[in-house]
Amino acid sequence: MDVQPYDGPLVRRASPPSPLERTRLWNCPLLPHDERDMLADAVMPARAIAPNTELVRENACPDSVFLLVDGWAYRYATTREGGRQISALLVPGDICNLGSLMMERVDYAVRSATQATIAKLPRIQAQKLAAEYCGIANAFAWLTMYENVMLHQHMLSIGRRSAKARLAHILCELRVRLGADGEGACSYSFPLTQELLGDAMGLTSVHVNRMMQQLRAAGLIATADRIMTILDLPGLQRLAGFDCRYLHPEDAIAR
Amino acid sequence: MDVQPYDGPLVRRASPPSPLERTRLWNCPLLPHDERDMLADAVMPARAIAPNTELVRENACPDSVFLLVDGWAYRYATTREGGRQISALLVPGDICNLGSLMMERVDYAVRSATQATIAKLPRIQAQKLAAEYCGIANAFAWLTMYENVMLHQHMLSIGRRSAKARLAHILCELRVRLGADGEGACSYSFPLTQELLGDAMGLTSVHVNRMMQQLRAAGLIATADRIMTILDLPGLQRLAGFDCRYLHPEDAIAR
DNA sequence: CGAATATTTGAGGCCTATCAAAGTGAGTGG
DNA sequence: CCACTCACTTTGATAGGCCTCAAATATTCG
Repeated sequence: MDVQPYDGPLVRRASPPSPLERTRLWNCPLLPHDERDMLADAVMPARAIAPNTELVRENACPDSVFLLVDGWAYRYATTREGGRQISALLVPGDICNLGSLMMERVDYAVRSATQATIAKLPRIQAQKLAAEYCGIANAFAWLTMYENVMLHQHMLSIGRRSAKARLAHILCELRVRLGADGEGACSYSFPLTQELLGDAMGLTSVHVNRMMQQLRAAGLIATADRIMTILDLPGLQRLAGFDCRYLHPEDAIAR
Repeated sequence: MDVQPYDGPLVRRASPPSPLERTRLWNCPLLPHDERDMLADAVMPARAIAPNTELVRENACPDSVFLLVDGWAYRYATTREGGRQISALLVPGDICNLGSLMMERVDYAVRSATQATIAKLPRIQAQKLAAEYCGIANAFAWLTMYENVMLHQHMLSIGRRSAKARLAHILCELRVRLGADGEGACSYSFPLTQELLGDAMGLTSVHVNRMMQQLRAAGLIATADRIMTILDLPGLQRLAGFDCRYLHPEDAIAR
């Protein structure tokens, strides 16, 4: 993930940059800059997290919202029989448990997939700010609606796409979310195990492995050293039925 | 659906009651009564809708949010190949397209399943109110988070539950959402076709039919005249792995 | 009553799961 | 630097859940 050079007006805080800047929230058009900065001030300093640590337990009542500054994580729920469904893969800039902002109990858990760095936004403070500043409250609503869009698409994949298309779709999505743009071949860091991928797509790891081999054999992707490279983006997108528009709600904010 | 007798303080509007009263929004603890009433005033009178009419087209830009006052509807998305995934079944009191409040384009469609009555909340007005009154903005955020919870659970079903458990789960959920409470046997109006059910659960209608027969054969449910009756609620819930807590975020609002 | 829609039944096959084991690679400690 | 372990990937064989296609039956509605 490259950080875009900052060429806007100078912000009032000098250093270090708030973890909030890495977040979609930072660019929410509904959030005036002064309110944004107040929110940024409420964010605690980021700290490092080991891989595979549980940030939020299922049915727990976390007193903070976690911002994923670096590394990968995922949100999941489990059935009583032990089946695990990952509802969202989280990459740098994502918010782990937005629901904790207003729900006492969240019905999902959050876990780091890699070493990660996390910043906390204490719930009480966020709520206070949202109660006083409409821009902040609207920004939270907007962020949650964005998450809903992602959940819709994810559900469409799980419910109605073949395993191969599902895999292709998630790879296309991650390319965009990680900012690995470019028309031709492109690659991005990809630290997920095939078991995690399977849990994200409602498949077994064995089947993920086989589908991945098919994508490789078709010359669509290549993997090496935890790097995913997309060799044939149009082909992969065609196979996936991928339409990137759902990932760009910023372009489409209703005013 | 029975309407609960109203025994709270008198509202200032005399008649008719606002469609908003049927909505979860009405009881949102974050929404002060005066702001709530302003929102209610912005709602247009309800009007009747024929079955199977498209309220929101996929990728469209509706200028209103639709409140489902009566009847059933559903939200869905389609793959390029024509597969349809219903992401949410909508019953009286639900909001059809909350995302339209802030997203110019929504990536799903909404369609009525039965004859329905719908009230419109013009987007512009809702946005103006949300920009001025924090309670309203927070209420929208809260509603969206509630939808988020529902989507998570639905995805868990589709991804990780067997067809039979999926069906059982959705029947348990609808019982609660329709207010068909009671410990023992209970029944509720159930106008959905098996094809719709299949699209909601990522199954074919044929398989829904077969699973439904198994539930009937096991003495768990009975159907007649578009009425669903649950004969053995504990048994159905056990089969489904159903835990109703996710449906009651009101009890668990973070303050 | 007739047409359209929805449910039910049957046969056959594919996609994905399951179970098990071998291969690979990274990290650890001697 | 080399065994050793652990986690992950890969491979194979088999089974089963769910789909597909097709047709018969039941139900709704004009």
